[in-house]
This record gives sequence, C-alpha cells and structure tokens, in this order.
Amino acid sequence: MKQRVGSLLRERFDRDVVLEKPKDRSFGHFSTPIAFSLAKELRKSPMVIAEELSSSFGEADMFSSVESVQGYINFRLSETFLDEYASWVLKNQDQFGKSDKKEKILLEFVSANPTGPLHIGHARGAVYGDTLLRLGRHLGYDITAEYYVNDAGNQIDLLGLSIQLEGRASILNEDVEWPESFYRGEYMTDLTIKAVEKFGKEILSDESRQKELALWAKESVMELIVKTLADTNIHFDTFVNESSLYDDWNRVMAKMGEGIYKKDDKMFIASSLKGDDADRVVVREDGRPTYLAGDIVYHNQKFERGYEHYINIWGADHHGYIPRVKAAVEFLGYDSSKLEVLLSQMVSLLKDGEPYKMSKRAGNVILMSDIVEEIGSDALRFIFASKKSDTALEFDVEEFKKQDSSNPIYYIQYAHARIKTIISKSELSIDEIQSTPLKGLSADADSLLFEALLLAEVIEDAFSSRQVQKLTDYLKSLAAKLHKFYYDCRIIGTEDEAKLLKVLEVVALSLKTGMNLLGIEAKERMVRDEEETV
RNA sequence: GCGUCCAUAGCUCAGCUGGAUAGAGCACCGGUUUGCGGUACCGGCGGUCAGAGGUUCGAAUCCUCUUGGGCGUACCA
Repeated sequence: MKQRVGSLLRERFDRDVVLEKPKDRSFGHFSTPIAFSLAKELRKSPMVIAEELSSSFGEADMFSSVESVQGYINFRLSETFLDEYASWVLKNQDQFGKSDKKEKILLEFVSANPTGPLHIGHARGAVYGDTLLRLGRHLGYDITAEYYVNDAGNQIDLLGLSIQLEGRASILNEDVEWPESFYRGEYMTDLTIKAVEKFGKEILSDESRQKELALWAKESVMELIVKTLADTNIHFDTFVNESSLYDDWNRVMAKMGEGIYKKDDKMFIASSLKGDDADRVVVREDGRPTYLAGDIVYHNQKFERGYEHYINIWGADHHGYIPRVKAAVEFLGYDSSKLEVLLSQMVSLLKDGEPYKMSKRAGNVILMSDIVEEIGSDALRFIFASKKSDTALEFDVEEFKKQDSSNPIYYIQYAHARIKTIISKSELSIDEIQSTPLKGLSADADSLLFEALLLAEVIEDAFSSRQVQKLTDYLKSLAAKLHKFYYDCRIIGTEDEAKLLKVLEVVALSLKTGMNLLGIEAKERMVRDEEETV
C-alpha cells in the first residue's frame, strides 16, 4: 500500500519521497513534507509549493483527495482502492503481508552451552530470533534456523566432573573437595541420578570415564533445551556440533593464510590487522583450542555452505567477539559484511525489589521452563518481543507472574475474540460480508480499516530494521482502535452491518496474522482462567 | 583507560530514513452508551526528551563534548 503510493510519487517527482503517517488521521492516510525540502532549490515558500503540487494531482484513482496544509501534502486513499485491497486480503488470507523476497539466510540463535537448562536471558534471544525467523519467512526469505552446540572444550570436561562430584557427595556420601567452579542446580541432581541408573555407581569414581559421562549428559541436557524451546513454539532446522568441526582443522587453518601465526608455541589470529584491539590466542601451548577456534571453523563451514546473508544472535556479553569473528571471516576470504551480529541485551531480574543475580554455575537461576510454566508461552513471547532487543531490560519476577489484564497479550487476544464473537452473532454469511463493497464508510471505520491494512508495511519494517517490537506496538495500537470503535459504534442490526463486519474481518485477520508471526495463538474466544474462588 | 549499548512521565517502555500539539501501559483520581463480552471505553494528574554546544526553515531523532549507568576489554564459555 505504502509502496504503491511511494512509487507513484517517486515517478511523479523523480526523487525519493518521505511518506509518513499524519499526526491526525483527519488529515488523510499519508502525508509528505516534501515541499519543505524543495523550498530552498525552488526559492518559493513551502506553502506555495505544496499547493501547486497537490492541485496537480487531479484525477488519480488511488486517491480521493490530495490537499496541502501548511506545507504538508496530505493524501487520502480512495474507497475503491481500500476496498479492493481489503477484498483481496480476505480472499487470500494466508497471503496477507507476504512479499517475494528470495534471499537465502542462515540465522543462528540461542546456541546456549549444553551444560545446563536455558535461563531467562536465553529466552530473550530465543524469542527474538524465532520472531525474526517467522517475519522473514513470511516475507519469502529462505531462512535456516540453526543452533550451534558448544560440545567441546572445558565446559564439557567440567560437566562430567560435576556429575561425578555431585554423585560422590550425595549418593556415595563422600566428603568431596569442590573446585572453584562447577555446575550445580536441580538439573544436576536429576542428571546424576539418571547417570547412576544407566551406568551404575562405579562411574562416579572412575576418572577415566569422565568423558563418556559428559557426552551422555550433554545429550540429555540438549533434550531438555529442545523441549523447553518447543514449549515456546521454537524449532530449529539444524544443529551443528562444535566437536564435529575439528576434522577440518588443518584445512581451515591453511585457508586462514597470513591471518594465523605461531608464537611462543601458541597459535594466534592476527585480528588486530582487521580492527580488533589485539591478536587472540586460538590454540594454547598444550594444543587445546580456545573458544574462538571453534567459531573460526564454524564460520568457515557456514560460508562454505553458501548463504547470501548470515545473522547471529548473541548475548550482549559476547559483543567483544564481533571483531574477532569478523576478522576470521575476512582471513578466510569471505565478505564479513554478509555476517550480521545482533545482540540480545541482558535481562536483569528483580524479585520483590531485590536484585536477582543470574549465574549458571551458582545454580541460582530463573529457568526459562519455569517462567513458561507459570505465565505461559504467549505472555513470555510477547513480553520479550515487545522490548527492543539491544536495550537492557529489567523487570520484577513477581510482576511478570501476574496474569491480569495489565498484560497486553490479553488485550489483543480479546480484541480478536470480540470480532469473532460478533461475526458469529450476525445473521449475515461470510460471503455476504466479504462481497459487500465498502462505500460511504464513516471516518472512524475508514481509519480502522486503513490501520488494519498497514500490517504488510509493519512486517516489512519490523524485519528489515530487526526491530520486532514494531509489530507488538502495532498490534497493541490496532487492538486499542478496535476496542474504541466497538464501544462507539453499534454494528449488528444497523444498515451498515455488512460493511462494518467486513472491516472487522480485516482487523481480525490482521491481528491473527500478527499474533501468529509472534508465535502466539489468536484465540477465538476468551475463557476466563479459573480463579481461586474465595 | 579503551570499546560498546544506553539515559524520554512516579514505574516499565515506545517514538530516532530529522517534520504538524512528545506517546502507550501501569500506578493515582474521576466518569461511561437505556446496544453487539465492562477482560472494554472516556477524562484528569504527570515531561527543562540526562546536561551543554553545533548542523538545519525545523532536532527526542544527526554531530561533538560533559555527566551518570550496563556489558565487554581472558590462553572462560
């Protein structure tokens, strides 16, 4: 819609035209301040220019009016145009807001270590990534959702050791010496019990079997992670294990060419040549690779698989890694601008006003699965999707647990359910409603319809700017308009019933499409939760 | 120190390809259609957009500096 208006104006004026939403809908559907920017070169006042330009439009079927007001040019779309679009959308519901993008994108997100369950911080990145995935696919992009499993290195050794220690302490009742860092928490107790069931108690005291134990535990933790994600409607296409990448090690190092060098028996990446603060160790003296080594082989593998664009979603605490990985990509001979790293900022929690420090090793974490269980996947997804991902977010767990109408998800779902209810109450058939021409709509109905049709623009904007909160904001505002309209305007039994229901159909479709893109269920009927009746 | 993200209403946050009077929710106060779900709607209260310069016809939005915070600055992941 906006694209069509935009391209029409571009042809007309032979330049890009800024199109915006007028502050007040009574001005029209779109407006442009172009007269202000033309004022200087034409040496005329903006008012005069706007006046001339607007009167030059005359008869264009897209617009019912083009007016100049104080230098702005305001466009009002014709009812014919809006009706055609509305009718098309209702006939082709699953096409609403789709586009014909083709690019192949590899989207990597979550990638939490397989050493423990997902916590609330992971949940944010997971929701952000999955929402982008849904938006992108809707627009036609060919996106692969990938999870990188760090199943090599220290943390895996530590996982095996932690289970042994836990078992020796709690099952064999030995006095054990705890190292400085180790994994603990409820899941470790469960894992240890399961490990003993599977392997017998002997494995707890046999240091040589630590690796075996760790690899088994890793699989078990991954199952847990996958289940938690699935409970939030998040699914991955591919999982890449870090451990599987090292067969390629020598070839990749050779490919790095001058980007890699040996010094003091260690291997370094010359990342300082590519804008990093310093060169980084890739292989230690004892031959063990560092964390960065995995990322180098992994990114090489990604680029060899051949996508047009790569998106990584990382926790913001990893932002220092961006220059290193980009440097590696360049040394490998690829265009690092194809790699886009998006950061998901920290989530800090309060509990009853007190800071709640998250630390996986301490075992004192808020688990994603617990929150999903408490407030449901829909609310969790909505809350994270509605906050800019690169801004730190703080909230009180207690408040997060509330399940009343202060949660905007209920507000939006109620709007959708209200429409479905009223349509079921009407005696008109769906066909009668959808085939009614939209003529002579009130200003409010016209405005509501227009707003609902804007979904397509919102989806495109939200994805291309990677700002998924634009969609939640839009849905909140559309729901608010619906509720207000519903309150102000009687529908059933009026002579406008068919037209108005058609408008509401479009609103419902827009809300439903938007919610589905957020991975949220659009309810047909709201059922009040069983409250504890006192 | 350096890098990076940020600072908008009492609280949580939108708005930032520069544009018409800076928005929403929560909280607080007061109201609501002889009608379709009151899980709704309306009004009030509340802002030197951290501060200072600059660019511009026009700045919350762009640039510089200052202040105050989060995160990073590992041969940890």
